[in-house]
Amino acid sequence: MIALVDCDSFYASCERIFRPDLKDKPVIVLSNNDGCVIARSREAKALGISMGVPYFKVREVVTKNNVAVFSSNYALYQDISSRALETIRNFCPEVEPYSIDESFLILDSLRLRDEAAFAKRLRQFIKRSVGIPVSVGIGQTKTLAKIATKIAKQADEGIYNIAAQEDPDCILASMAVEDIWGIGQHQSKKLRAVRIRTARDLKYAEDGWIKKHLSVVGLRTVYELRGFRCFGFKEIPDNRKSICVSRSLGTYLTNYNELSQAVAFYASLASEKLRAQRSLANVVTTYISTSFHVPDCYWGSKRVCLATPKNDSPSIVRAALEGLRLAYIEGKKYKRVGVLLSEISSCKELQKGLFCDIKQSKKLDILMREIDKINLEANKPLVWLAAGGKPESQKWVTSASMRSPRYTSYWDELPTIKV
DNA sequence: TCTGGGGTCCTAGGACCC
DNA sequence: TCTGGGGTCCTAGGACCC
Repeated sequence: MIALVDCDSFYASCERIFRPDLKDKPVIVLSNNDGCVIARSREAKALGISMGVPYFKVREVVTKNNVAVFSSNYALYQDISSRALETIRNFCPEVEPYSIDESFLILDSLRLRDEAAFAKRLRQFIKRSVGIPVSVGIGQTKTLAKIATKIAKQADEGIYNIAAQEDPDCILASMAVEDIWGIGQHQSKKLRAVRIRTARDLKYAEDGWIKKHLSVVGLRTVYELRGFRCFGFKEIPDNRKSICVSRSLGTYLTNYNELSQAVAFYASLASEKLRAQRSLANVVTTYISTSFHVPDCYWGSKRVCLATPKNDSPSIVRAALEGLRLAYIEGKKYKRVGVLLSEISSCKELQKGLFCDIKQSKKLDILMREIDKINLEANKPLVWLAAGGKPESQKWVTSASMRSPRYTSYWDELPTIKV
């Protein structure tokens, strides 16, 4: 059996840990640049604030109902996520972290007599030790566990085992086809056109038709609904095959020099992520675009291949700036920039190029490692490339005016407690 | 005025080869 | 009028996820 542990309104719940006064109050968390709503507490959902809605569209509802608003605080959420995962691992040896707020557990080896009782204990323990509420869904496959979790979220006890039901088909019949994991807007439209409207309909759909219209991906979902495991299980996630750092800019940029600072800054962040997973990239792609929400949006991207795979900031930044030079068109008001690293390989697999200066590259390696160490220990960039500009001149940095303190990862942001 | 960010996998189609 | 067949590799784009 597979269980899915899913944190309830994760980001909002993280904010509540340190703000107990917000218990039972509406809370929302905004995306980067305070653009969209990306997390809502149950109370905020009840006010009709939908997922992904631009903040400015709900400002009135927010003010009227005294909704607590937070800019996103990823340092905090990541830390809470790690604590929750650690707790889960104490309960079950086979755990696959799926996203920042979800983990799959294989329960088979635990030989449980009562899976629901196990889920209940786990749920209570996470709430007590980490401070966040979770829901647990149980089923024979990941897809069924996902469905069970959706039902668990509605249930008071926050637990649901679809495999323990007398008539699971009856449950599937109550689940709309677009609510199934892996069936998005596009596919559900196709399915509805041929009267496949519920998870039950999909379970008994004809294999040939599904393969033809939804590809093997859709067919796997159908098999999972039938109880056959088609999606693998990974306890240790693979290294990323691509690494992307992209941002909406806090302000419009037309000036090439300012734009190049932003590109250099984000390219440098991307190379840091690359080094963190001990990898090298062969291709650097730079993206720039004007606002998506005005007519004649310009979107330019250029790929630059490196002579040999690299992960040091100077090389990555240099390539990203070369991409920018090729993608840049004068006179446009740019609102987004991004740097994508691809064709990623492990440091171990590096083949030295014919003209590669090994001594020089080793020196650079040590330098990068030291810089990363300093920045990691300080938990903020203390050392960075001049090409990224000085912090005080980075007017393009995204705004996060309502960010809560990073309680668990910055000593100087711990609240003062008067005794 | 203000509209997120970071991933994965699959397919179709073109280029190229023998 | 009829214009091979089968394979690989690469890329762009679509669809999906949280």
